[in-house]
Amino acid sequence: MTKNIRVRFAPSPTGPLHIGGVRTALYNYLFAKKNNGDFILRIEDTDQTRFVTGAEEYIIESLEWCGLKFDEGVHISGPHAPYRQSERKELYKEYADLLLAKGFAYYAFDSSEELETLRKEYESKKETFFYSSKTRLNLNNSLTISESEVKQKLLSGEKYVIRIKIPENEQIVVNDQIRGVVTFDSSLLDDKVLYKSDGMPTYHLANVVDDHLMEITHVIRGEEWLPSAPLHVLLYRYLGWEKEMPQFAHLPLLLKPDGNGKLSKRDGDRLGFPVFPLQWIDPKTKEIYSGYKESGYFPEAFINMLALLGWNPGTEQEIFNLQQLIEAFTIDRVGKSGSKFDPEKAKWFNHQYIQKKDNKTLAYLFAPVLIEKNISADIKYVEEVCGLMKERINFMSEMWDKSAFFFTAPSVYDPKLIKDKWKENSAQILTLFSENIVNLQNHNIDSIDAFINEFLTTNQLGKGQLMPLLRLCLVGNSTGPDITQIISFIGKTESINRINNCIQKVK
RNA sequence: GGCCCGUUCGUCUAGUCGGUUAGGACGCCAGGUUUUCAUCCUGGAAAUCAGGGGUUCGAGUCCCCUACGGGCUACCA
Repeated sequence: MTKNIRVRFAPSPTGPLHIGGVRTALYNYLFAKKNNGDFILRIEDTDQTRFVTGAEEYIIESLEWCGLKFDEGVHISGPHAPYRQSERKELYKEYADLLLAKGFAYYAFDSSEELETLRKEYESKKETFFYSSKTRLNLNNSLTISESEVKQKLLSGEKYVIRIKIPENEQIVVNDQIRGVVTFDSSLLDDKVLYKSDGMPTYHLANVVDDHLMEITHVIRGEEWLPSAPLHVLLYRYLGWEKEMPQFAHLPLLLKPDGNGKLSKRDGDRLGFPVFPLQWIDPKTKEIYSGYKESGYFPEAFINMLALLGWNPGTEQEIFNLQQLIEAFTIDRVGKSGSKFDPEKAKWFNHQYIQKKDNKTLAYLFAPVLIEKNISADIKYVEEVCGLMKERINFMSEMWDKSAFFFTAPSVYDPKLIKDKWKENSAQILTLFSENIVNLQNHNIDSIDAFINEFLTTNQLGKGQLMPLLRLCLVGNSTGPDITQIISFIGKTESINRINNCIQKVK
């Protein structure tokens, strides 16, 4: 019997989650659900100095909006609670002590200032300072001072950190699900701090301890963690957990659309697209960063777009709902190289999803806008308008601009359209038309069609002589659905009014 | 600087066992349909597979080197 698959998404609450983070969460989720496993939200808040108010709530709300449901986590608890590392604080010391006892770690008493000075010194010699096997014996730690001195320092409450004792000349192998075997030379690793002087573990210790305790089977995280993966492997080994060590998968990064480099929070508004799922207002600076939700993206479209950024199904299918993504997803189809985010394609995805929505749903989304504009309209009418207009928009926010003429007469007339289509006899044709349409009995499309054809024949006119003019009168510009369609929607009385109005204004 | 990862049309990518006219999608352009816009349909431009060496009858696919890009290099995650 194989172990139940368990994955975690483990952000630190240092700010809003950007789309790279959402994608990491998404891949974790898809992998878990594909394998009937659990998806866990753990908050990595071991650095109190970087805590940002509202960030945790933001993360939870964002993933909820995306439709990614957790099985366990800070917000819903679970068998391994608590899920916030600051609340698990006591737990980590025990493991740090265990490493100490086994001789895989040591106390270090060097102050940050002292280390900083050393770093500067090395830098001036064009070298890099490392706390490692090469330097540790010249520094202030439990390897260089006597046991009794160490005891005394600890007793007197002197600040200390606990560092891992990285072995010399060992090849550490990380077997990555995406990149294959990656080998590191331990001599190039430094003696990373595992336990900080403030009594908190660092990420390295905490994530290994928690992943083990929470029985995580697969660690799927960003590529920025690959360099510290050998350290984590070592920790599993030293803690005696190597046999149950999770599988690693390091995801490629999301790159900014212009130039190179990892996508950052400022790129979005700089380039005119959101980098955050939800709008974020910086609690300190009050700066506003736009979100996908507020920009009118459907969560399904957003998720679909994100899923295909770095992963592909190997088929030509591009439109996937969450369930289909779950079914299609496999880690081995995740690419190795970073992807640039393409705002244009993101729009296209949203367009696709608008087409799939039924008119009722769209009308429901559109209704608040109409209320705001003081328009009262029958809901059935709004539904039909939405049905007619949806193929012309990418976002619901465009609906009003493109369909206002269904609810209110145009107030401006496109000068270019007038210039191109308004002729000597235009007013005359329109007047004649409006006089005739009074007799129209039926507002269905066929009747209107028949009426128009008859009108054109009896007056020996071509379509081109009438239709563009009608469009000018009824819409105000050269966009929108079929004229017949529009007349049937707004009715003959309104059409006549608009025609007369237009003649007055244009001639 | 050191270590690690990466590199196929502008962008996302297919290509997993070496033999393809290197395929698709977005975007772009042209044509068709329509009274207009959008949709839709058809077609087009667009990758010397980063470059150079090998191995091989044959390399986008395997090996090496170089270049470029990125990540990491904190008592941050």
